[in-house]
Amino acid sequence: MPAVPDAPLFSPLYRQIAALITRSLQASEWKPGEAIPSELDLAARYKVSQGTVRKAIDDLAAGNLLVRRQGKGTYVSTHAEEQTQFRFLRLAPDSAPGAPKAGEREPLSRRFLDCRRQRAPADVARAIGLRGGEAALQVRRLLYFRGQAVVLDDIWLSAGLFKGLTSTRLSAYQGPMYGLFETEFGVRMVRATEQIRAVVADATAASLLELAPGAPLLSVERVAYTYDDRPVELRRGLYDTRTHHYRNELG
Amino acid sequence: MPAVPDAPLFSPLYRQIAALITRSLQASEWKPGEAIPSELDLAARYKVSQGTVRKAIDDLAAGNLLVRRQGKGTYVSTHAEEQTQFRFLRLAPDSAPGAPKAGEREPLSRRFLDCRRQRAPADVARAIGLRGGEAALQVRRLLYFRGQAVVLDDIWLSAGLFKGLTSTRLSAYQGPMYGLFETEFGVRMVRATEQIRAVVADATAASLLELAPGAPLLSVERVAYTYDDRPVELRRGLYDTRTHHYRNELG
DNA sequence: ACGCATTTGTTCGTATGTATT
DNA sequence: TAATACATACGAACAAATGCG
Repeated sequence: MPAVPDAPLFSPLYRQIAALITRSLQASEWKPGEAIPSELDLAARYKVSQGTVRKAIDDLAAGNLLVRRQGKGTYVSTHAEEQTQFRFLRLAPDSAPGAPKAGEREPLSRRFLDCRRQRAPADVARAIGLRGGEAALQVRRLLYFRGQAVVLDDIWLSAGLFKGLTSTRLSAYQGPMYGLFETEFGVRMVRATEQIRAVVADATAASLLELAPGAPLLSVERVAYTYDDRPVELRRGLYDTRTHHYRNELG
Repeated sequence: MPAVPDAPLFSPLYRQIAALITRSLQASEWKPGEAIPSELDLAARYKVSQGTVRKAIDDLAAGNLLVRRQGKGTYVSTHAEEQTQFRFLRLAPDSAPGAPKAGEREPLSRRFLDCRRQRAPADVARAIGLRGGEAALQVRRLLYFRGQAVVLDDIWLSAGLFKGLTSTRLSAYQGPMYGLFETEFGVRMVRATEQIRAVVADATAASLLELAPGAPLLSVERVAYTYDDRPVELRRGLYDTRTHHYRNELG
């Protein structure tokens, strides 16, 4: 009987190929938005059949690392472009008579409150794997839907990975924040987990989101991971859910 | 140029097979928890290759309609058994020193407050597709973790589909509610969507969940669908998130 | 304890269809 | 139209997991 019950002693070929492709992604051999080599090319490169490469790519596409486009090629997923926004943001406007039509997404704007080097509290440091005393960046920002502030984000990043990130630079970049991280810092967010709670607005949140202190808010605490499952961002969001809601699909 | 941009004019063979299998599931030819015929049997039945059946099953397994088990067979998904609970419930205890070990799930108990025939409000009727004036059932219940009430659910069902459902019957059934629906009423929940908001406790909720009126609560509004994407349940849950949180994974 | 049959999982190969440029 | 890329479909062989005799 093995000491570890569920330790795979080997892995099938297509998983090994998937791992090799992931390593190339991590090493930026192919950058977000670019096409990777064709299945036949990869099959030749790794000396396996096209079918095996196909299954490896299927896995990576299922994990949203790659996107297949028939007739064109297979592309590295990106947060930039991404139809001007969204991928991890699950907040949607409540359906209402005067609301946006089906399929369309509501325009979104942002305002950065500050971005400063800051000592990370112990829980934050633990969450994003900062080794003792390593510096952190704290970013605070507001998101607006139709001119109304709806989200207040408090974001923590490793200062080492995002050297030179400033409020100015954040404001200048058009498009989603994770797009900036990709193109400017080579850090790609691949997956995230969120913990959601109901809380009450403190004085700061109330004033920034223009609601009464003590009003209920959705607290969304996100840890975002990059390729090797390494946590690189902790984000604490407060969502005003009077006219919007967090949408989730259960399979 | 086609009038409808994304209308598939045909569907590949494996999708047609998947549709046929889904119809058999819907017709209860194979019941939840049971095994469906082997890939080779299905291939013979539909006069296609094993690979085509395999791809059809892959699709259905990805949608959680079926579960594959190597060496044994392919099984119809079920909410019964399901390691004594859970599948759609995303509430988890905050990790704490004295908390349950990794992998284990906290034991859960329930108490049904009532189950009565009730005229459904217009919005409820619309959500679960009740045709004008059709009768509805309203169920209210509490969920307890470690003896503490944490969830108050207000559930609406079509009375026609769940003829004979009573509080007694609900209490008598051990295991998840959707398991009862499956085995006793032949209604299988396949997927669901949830809208999450932060609200404040009214007097009723406060008293039942043992917290102060005005305390923040997570409002989770779920619409659950059966095979043909027909909505059959509307569930409004209020979650106390002082010691638990709603957990979500972003891909 | 062993081997065997069954079932899904992996891998290869080949041919053809569909989408894009 | 032609070339290229992914998508579908078939067939075959062997591996791994399971359960039974």
